[in-house]
Amino acid sequence: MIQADKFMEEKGVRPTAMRLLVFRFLAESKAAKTLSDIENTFAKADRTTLYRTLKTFEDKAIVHQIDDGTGMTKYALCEEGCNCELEQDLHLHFHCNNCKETVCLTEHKIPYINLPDGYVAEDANLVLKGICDKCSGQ
Amino acid sequence: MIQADKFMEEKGVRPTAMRLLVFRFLAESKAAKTLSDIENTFAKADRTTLYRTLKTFEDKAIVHQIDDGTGMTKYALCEEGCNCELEQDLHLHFHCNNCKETVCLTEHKIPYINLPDGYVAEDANLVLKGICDKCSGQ
DNA sequence: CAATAAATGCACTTCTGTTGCATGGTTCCA
DNA sequence: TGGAACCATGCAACAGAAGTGCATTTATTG
Repeated sequence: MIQADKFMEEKGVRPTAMRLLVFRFLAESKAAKTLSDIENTFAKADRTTLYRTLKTFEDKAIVHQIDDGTGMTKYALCEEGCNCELEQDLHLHFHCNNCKETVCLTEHKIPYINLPDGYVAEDANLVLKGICDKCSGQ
Repeated sequence: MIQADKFMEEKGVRPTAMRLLVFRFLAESKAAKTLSDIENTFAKADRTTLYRTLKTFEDKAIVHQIDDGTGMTKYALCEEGCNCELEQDLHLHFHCNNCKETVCLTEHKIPYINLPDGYVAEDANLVLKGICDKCSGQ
């Protein structure tokens, strides 16, 4: 486990108490979390603060947003060397219909798609839905 | 162009004036439309009616929903023989970052993805983002 | 220590999606 | 044909998430 406060300073984010809590919470949870998830975990914290904390993290490439189709934006820590903005780093996400959790499948990149003439792809989002390893009992 | 009212009756939907308008609007527009789009097009119509019209269409497999990551649900007519609920019919969607329109690439199916052990895919959503054929000037 | 900048907390707004309920129009059968 | 039952429509209101403005507290720096 890396030193959270040092890591954040390297990324150009002041490691306040609240930010460290949010960072550690995301680091310990394998699945992506919504703003509400975090809000419920730290009941004393204000939603706006958490909202802006996540936004700051996103700007500094500490977390990335995930749109898994549930209608709620989720956040997950960027893996080491994750370049969310680069097309070659577009990993896919898996949403479990059973436990409702969404995880990054960092090793699984989105395959190249052959588009019709005139279409230029710059970005992609692929969400697979089904049963995750925990819920399939394997 | 098919007979809209006959088509709707075959699908088990009463072809009211409003429904025909919405159907024709979707049929004439190549891109997927949001509820707000339709609301603005038919200013006299009530939002709830349009909402339920789209829901009815969806239930009867006349339209399918698209989540292109813009945060607003979009709707597009199902192609002939489109079985939105079946995995083998999962076509992908393209969202243009320039004109902001989203289109179905019906011919382009989502490729098979090799998942880690224990993961079982039941559904998938793939949205490519970039520049569409109209905007790339080709 | 003072001045400045950043982070936090509260209130409020906006937007999309959604539901309840009353009303108006169709269909269908006695 | 009359009316009961059903369906579609319209109005109002609500819920949840996202986002903004502003005042206050906390941290940083000269």
